[in-house]
Amino acid sequence: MAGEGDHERAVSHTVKAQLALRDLILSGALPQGERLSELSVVERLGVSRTPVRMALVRLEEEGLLEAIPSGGFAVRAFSESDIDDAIEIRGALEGLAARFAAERGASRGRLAELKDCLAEIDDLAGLSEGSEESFSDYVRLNARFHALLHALSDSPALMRQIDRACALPFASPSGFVAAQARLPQSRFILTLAQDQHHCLVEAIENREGERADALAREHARLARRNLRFAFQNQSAFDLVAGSALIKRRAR
Amino acid sequence: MAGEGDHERAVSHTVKAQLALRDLILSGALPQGERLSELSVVERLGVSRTPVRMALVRLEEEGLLEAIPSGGFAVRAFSESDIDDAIEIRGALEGLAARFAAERGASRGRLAELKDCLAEIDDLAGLSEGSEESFSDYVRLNARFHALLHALSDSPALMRQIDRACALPFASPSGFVAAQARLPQSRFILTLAQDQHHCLVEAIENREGERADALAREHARLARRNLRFAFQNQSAFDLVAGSALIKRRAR
DNA sequence: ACCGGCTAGATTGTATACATTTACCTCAAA
DNA sequence: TTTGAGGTAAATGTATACAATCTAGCCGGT
Repeated sequence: MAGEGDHERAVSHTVKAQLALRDLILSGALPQGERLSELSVVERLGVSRTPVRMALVRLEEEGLLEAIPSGGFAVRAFSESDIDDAIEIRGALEGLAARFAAERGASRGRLAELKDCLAEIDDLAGLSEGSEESFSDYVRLNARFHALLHALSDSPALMRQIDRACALPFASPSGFVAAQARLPQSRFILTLAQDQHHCLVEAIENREGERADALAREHARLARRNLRFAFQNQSAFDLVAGSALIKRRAR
Repeated sequence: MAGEGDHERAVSHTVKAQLALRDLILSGALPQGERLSELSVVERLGVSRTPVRMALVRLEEEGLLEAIPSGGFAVRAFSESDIDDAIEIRGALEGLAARFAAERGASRGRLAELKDCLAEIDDLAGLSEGSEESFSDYVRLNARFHALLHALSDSPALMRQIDRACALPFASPSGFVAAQARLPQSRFILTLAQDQHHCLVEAIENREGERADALAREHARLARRNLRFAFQNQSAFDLVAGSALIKRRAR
């Protein structure tokens, strides 16, 4: 289970370029809308054009870049409704995952893992009233909970689709959780989210497919509320990964 | 509106390689599970390694290939449950599209297009009782109906996600329609499908989001029935695009 | 006889040179 | 002044040479 201990050696230049370029895009360091020159990326990252091109293609599939008809790629921009839709799509897919888990029956062991994760979040939420550094633990555990939920569907096809939908940081279950820390409504949202987690597990355990689906969808919509609140707090908004890519209609 | 008249000239080698390779994969000409050598593809397609590599990466994202940890790609194989899940996923996404169209209100013009398409299918279904060559028209119109339905959601994010989900021929709305022609239950399924189309349009027009969602999901499940029937007719099964990639559990 | 390491071949990953297309700037004519 | 054509420069698309890695087969040891 400690399979994550892979050292960073022996990773291809393509992967390194992909990771570095993604960070550059999400940080807003690259101008959006206009063509992203390959050579400029080459001299920034220090690798040859070939792996850069590979990374560009993969980041296009990821959704961070869009292909220009005449060739090349440009950094995408995202509207508020783009993000809303992406969250709703995640809700639909996670809802299906929860339904699969409920109706087809989740394995004992995996359900226990999910409950453990749930209990850990309970502990975390109980002891500290707004402790700042504990929020990184919360972010980690929340991501873990959702990953376990996805796996509970026991459907490779669905997990693949969910992964692809969550590739955009705005659509990810962890997308707006980091920003939540700086929000005055933080405690409120955390309370709601964790209760939804509990109900979700209960629904799956009781094989209530429709209920699990509805809960997962509603749970995803909490991210929309987080987004709305974050729009009112600049310091919170800056914590959102890729916030530089979001263009609001009215400034 | 006649923007589809682009001649096939001026397409890059990458795209040509992608199309040719996809056909090779779907036709079953390439051994699945084992590594697909780049050089063998190069000498088959007559282009250099660079565009071949690009095509391989894109086909992996498409889902027809899987990356081998030690490098390279292999042709994927699909189980019956993979296909079932893919269809269910499409149902969930098309359901969301139908819901968006219903709840957010579809534009007059696009709804009219959808109704026109519907009427064309009605005409086709009415006149000929099992005419073989009319089925290609039906396949075309059915694809058009679904494309219009997707567009009716008016959500770029959702359309993108649906496109990606439908990249696999098994998951596409047209995936098993071609095979339907050879099925004894052909007429029966066509009747059901077209009625679902009608109800779907009605639900969208009446702004019945939940009903539209449920109908779209159930409509997708018709593809599963088509698949089951096709399993019993070899000549029908062979009409399914990529049938060579499907491995059944019990032979 | 079986297991382990080593060597040779093949294959992928990377870099770079070349070809082709695109975009922009200039200049001339209306 | 504006518009169009032409040319030049830069960027992408392609091919290929080179490097690093993996695979497989063989030999030697236990």
